Amino acid sequence: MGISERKEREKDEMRKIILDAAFEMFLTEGYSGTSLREIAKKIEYSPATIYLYYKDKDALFFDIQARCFKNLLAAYSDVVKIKDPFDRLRQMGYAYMKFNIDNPQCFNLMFLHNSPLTEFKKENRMEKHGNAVGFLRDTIHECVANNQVKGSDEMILRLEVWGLTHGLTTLVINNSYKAMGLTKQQVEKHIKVCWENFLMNIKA
Amino acid sequence: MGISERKEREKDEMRKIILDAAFEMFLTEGYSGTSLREIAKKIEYSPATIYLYYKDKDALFFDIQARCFKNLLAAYSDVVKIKDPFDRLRQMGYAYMKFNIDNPQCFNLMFLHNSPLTEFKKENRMEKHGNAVGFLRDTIHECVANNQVKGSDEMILRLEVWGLTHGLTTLVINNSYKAMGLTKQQVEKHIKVCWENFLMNIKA
DNA sequence: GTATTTTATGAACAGTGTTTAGTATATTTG
DNA sequence: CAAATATACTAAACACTGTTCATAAAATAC
Repeated sequence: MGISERKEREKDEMRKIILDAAFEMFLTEGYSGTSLREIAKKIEYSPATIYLYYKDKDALFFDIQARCFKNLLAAYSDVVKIKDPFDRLRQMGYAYMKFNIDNPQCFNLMFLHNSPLTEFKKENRMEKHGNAVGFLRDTIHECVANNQVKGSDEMILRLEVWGLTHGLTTLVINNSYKAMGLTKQQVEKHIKVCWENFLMNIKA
Repeated sequence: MGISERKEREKDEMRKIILDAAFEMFLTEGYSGTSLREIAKKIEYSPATIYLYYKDKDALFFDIQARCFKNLLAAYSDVVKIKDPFDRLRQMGYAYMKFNIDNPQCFNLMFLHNSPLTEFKKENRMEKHGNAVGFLRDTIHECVANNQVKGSDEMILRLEVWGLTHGLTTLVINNSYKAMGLTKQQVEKHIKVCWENFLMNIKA
C-alpha cells in the first residue's frame, strides 16, 4: 500500500502549500481581504483546485485559525518552564498580552472573526483552544493548592484572569485606548500595572 | 429658502429610511451578511440610490455603528441617576455587560468588526464612543475624590474596569466559556462574582 | 495496453460593492 | 406658461467574490 500512502502524503503537502500561502495573506489582509482566487494565483493553481483540498473557504480558515492557536501556544514555551505557579501565572498573562499585541491580525482571526461555524467546528475550535485553556487551568489549580492566592474558586479565578488579560489586549488592539487620550506606549505600560495590581489583589 | 430646507429634510428622511432598514439587517446578519442590494430591495429602491446618500458601504456602516453606541448609552439611562459614585460604578459594569450580552450583534458591530476605517473615521468613532468613556471617567474621578477606592491612579482604574468588563463580555459572546466546560447560565452568574470580587478588591 | 480512478482546470453561476450613462421629475429662469 | 437647468433615480455594466461542474490530462489498476 505504498502508493496510497504517498498519495496521502502528497495531499497533506498540497494542503500545506495552500495553507502557507493563505496564512500569510490572512495575516496581512484579514479574512474578507483574502480571496481564494488570489491564493490560487500565488501558488500557481486554478481556484477550483483548492476545493479538492478544502471544502470551502471556512474549512481553510479553520486550519488558519488552528495555526494561530498553535503560534499562541508556542509563545508560552518559556513560561511552561517556570516552576513557581504564581510566577508562572504572572508570566502567562504577560505572554498572552504580548503575543496578541504583537500579532493583532492573529488575534483578530482567533477571536474577533465570527465565521458561521458549524457546531462540529465550534467543538473542534474549542479543542484547539483547549490546550491554552488547560494550561491556565492547571496553573491556577497549583496556585490554589499552594495557597498562593486568596480565593479558592478556581473557575472564578480563571474567568478573572482570562477576562482581564483578554480585555486589556482588546483595548490595545482595537485602539479603544485612544478614546482615553493615551498613546500606545502609555497604554502598554498601563496594562502592565493593571496586571500587577490584579495579581497583588489576588495574592494570598 | 424653504425649498432647500425641505430638500435637506427629505435627504435626512431618506437617510433614516435606509438606516432603519440597514440597521435591522446588520443586527441580524452582520456586516458581510448584509448587502446593499438587499437593503435596496427592502426599501424598494435601486442599489445605486443608496450611493446618493452614502459614499459607500463603510459610510453607511459608520452610521450603523453610531446607532449601536447610542443604544449602549441609552442602556445607562437608569445608571446615571445613581448618586453614590461607587454604586454607580458597580451598576455601570452590570449595565455594560448586560447590554452587550443581550445584544451580541451590536457588540460585534461596535468592537469586533474592524472595517478599514480612515483616520478621520477613527477619530470620529472615538468621539461617539467618547460619551460612554467620559461617563466612566467622571464616575471613577468621583470615586477617587470620595476616597471610595484604594488606588488613586484614575487611568489605571479606568483600564482595569473597562478591561475586565469588556473581557468578561467577550468571553460570553464568543462562546469561549465553552472551552472551560461551562453553560451560559453558569458563566453569566460567574462573571457577576468576578465583577463583585474586583469591586471588593479596589474598594477603600 | 486498455480501463479506471485521480487530479486539475476553464467556464459558468450567482452573488457582491461600485460607477456611469441616461432618463424621468422637479425647480428655476426668461 | 415654456424653456433651461438642476435634482432624483435607475438600468446596465464593471470588476470582483465563493463555488460548482463538465471536461481534459495524468496516474494507477487490471
